[in-house]
Amino acid sequence: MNTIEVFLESKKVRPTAMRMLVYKYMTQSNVAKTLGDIENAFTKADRTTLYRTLKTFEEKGIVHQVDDGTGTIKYALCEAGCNCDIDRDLHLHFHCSNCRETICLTEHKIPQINLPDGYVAEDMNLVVKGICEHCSGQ
Amino acid sequence: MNTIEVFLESKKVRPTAMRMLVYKYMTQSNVAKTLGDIENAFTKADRTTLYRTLKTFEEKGIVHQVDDGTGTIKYALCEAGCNCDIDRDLHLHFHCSNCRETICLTEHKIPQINLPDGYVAEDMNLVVKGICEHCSGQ
DNA sequence: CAATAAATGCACTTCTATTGCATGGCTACT
DNA sequence: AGTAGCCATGCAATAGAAGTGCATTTATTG
Repeated sequence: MNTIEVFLESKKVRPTAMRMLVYKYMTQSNVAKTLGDIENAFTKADRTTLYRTLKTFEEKGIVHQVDDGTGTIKYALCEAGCNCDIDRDLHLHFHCSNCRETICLTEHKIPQINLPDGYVAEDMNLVVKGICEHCSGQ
Repeated sequence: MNTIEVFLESKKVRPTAMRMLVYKYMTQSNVAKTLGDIENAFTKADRTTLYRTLKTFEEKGIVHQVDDGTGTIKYALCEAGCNCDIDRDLHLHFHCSNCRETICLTEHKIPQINLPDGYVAEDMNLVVKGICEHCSGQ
């Protein structure tokens, strides 16, 4: 039993070979991935399987969706202990317009927002676009 | 010369009949509209024309895109004097998960965000999801 | 081992965004 | 006014991603 297997089981996800590979792939960078990215990384696997794997991961709190405004949904690992809880877990995402990658800035929580009366917040998404550390240092 | 015509010309957009209608339509609510919404409002117009009208408006600073996470792009009028300037013009958007409408909260600017060294911000997008004033008051 | 449930793979559909090309109308210039 | 050329419009087709239905394989449980 390797650690990935143990982890997936702790999340109530049956640790199939494919799921372990996808999870491992996600851990290898903090860059959010599209379904297409993952598809390219695992050419032997079917798109639908990967699609449903990500949906399952999302339901079980293993990954969260990132909508960075490019029009295609990306996925990134949740932090340890994350419940995607408003006020606590929501971090911001940075989209680099040069390398087109989207990075989770998990240390940077979304600041408190005051809404007008009558509005109830349940979730929020903050994406900052610009030039990332790597691309600006050139 | 009506005011819409004058306005469009001031933005260097030739005021065609179609463009004036679309602009007028946009002024009638502060709810962001998808291309599909506009298409339904003007059944006689071609989808492509509306699409390109919005693109033109966007380029000329008349509307801005709103990405509320529903997967379809929406458009909303820029405020008067808006340059979509970071630090000044960026307001937040509220997406109601009940009525599924997205509202520009133009009075609510996005708070100052601190980024790690090396990151340069050029634009940002903040969407709060939840229940809007109208839907929560029921 | 049989029965059942879950995961996978394939094909297809849907929805939106986007582009190419032909046509029509307006503008500007002579 | 006549004409060339640009810009706007409309139609048709494509692209790209998300999502669904169904058959098949794999795994689990008794």
